[in-house]
Amino acid sequence: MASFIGTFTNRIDRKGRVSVPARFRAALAAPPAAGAFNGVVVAPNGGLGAIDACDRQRIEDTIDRLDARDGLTPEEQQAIELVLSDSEELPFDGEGRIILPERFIALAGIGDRAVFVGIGRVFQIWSPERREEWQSRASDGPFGKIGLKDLWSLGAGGAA
Amino acid sequence: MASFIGTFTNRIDRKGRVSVPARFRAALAAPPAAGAFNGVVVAPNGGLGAIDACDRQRIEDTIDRLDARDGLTPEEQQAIELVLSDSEELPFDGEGRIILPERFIALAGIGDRAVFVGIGRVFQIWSPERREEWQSRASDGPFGKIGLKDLWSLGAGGAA
DNA sequence: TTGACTTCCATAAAATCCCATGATATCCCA
DNA sequence: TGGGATATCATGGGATTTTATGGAAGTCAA
Repeated sequence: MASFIGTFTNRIDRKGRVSVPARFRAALAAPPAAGAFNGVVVAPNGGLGAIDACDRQRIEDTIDRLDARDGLTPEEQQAIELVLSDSEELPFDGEGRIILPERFIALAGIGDRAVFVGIGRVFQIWSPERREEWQSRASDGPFGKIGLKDLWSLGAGGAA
Repeated sequence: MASFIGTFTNRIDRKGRVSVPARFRAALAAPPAAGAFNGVVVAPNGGLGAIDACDRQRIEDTIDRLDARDGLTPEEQQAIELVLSDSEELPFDGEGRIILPERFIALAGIGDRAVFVGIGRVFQIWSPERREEWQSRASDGPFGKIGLKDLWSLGAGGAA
């Protein structure tokens, strides 16, 4: 399954195109299967003022669960439908770039630079300013100073 | 299997024609196999005041299940038959447009614009006003603010 | 013929493809 | 291990194709 870590900043050209970091593209593992969608799926993250993104397969899996109901309450089904309807497929051009629709640009307050932030199964796209702000704020939080060796102690009763 | 995500608004011309979004058309994967129906199947969604739509293949699969009974109660079989009887096949013209029958226009309160909303295996057709209303109402619900990365935690014992 | 559909053609805007280039990063081999 | 040869990446611009949309012409039935 695709996973994303690290932060990369790329430039948005005057036609609105941005390169998705090569690492992320590789993680997407786009199979050149004929007919398969080659690109990413994005959704607004209103709370953060940023853009969430993942690979098409993750959406496909969600749709399968939705189609089978799979233990979902009607409220949850509706929530999923709402997310799907608010998402958008952004195909890669030959160079691995996407073009961010205007509404996403506006939501995220993006200018001519986009910050790609890998956070596991999904990655996010931020404006540089907002990302910096968010990051410094998060560093001040209770878990703001943990490191790689502390990861395993988190959760499931682990000590802080 | 065909899947639909995203929201697209298209104009209805004076002859009643609307373009089905190209993405959706591609998802339908209409095989130019001779004799195969090239278009979409629509059904009224009375509860929402909108139109449900899917590809012909999904109907075909449903008919197969109905034909085999496939664990369906008599009531469920009847319900399926009812939906089938109320559905309609809308063929594409050369440019990928369909013509919405009057009863659907009326049901959905559609004027000169139609909103195509992908929600997984099916998509819906709304009037812009109703869609907006519905969306803002849904966003206020208990799961109204979830995003892409939350999808996985829903259902089957996942935490809210 | 009238009216309801279809098929066919036209167009502007937008999206996509294709090629080029400098800067890194990677590889390879003595 | 050094460093030149090679490949990859981010970026840019122009040419081409697709899309959504509109209207005209053609078809068919009553």
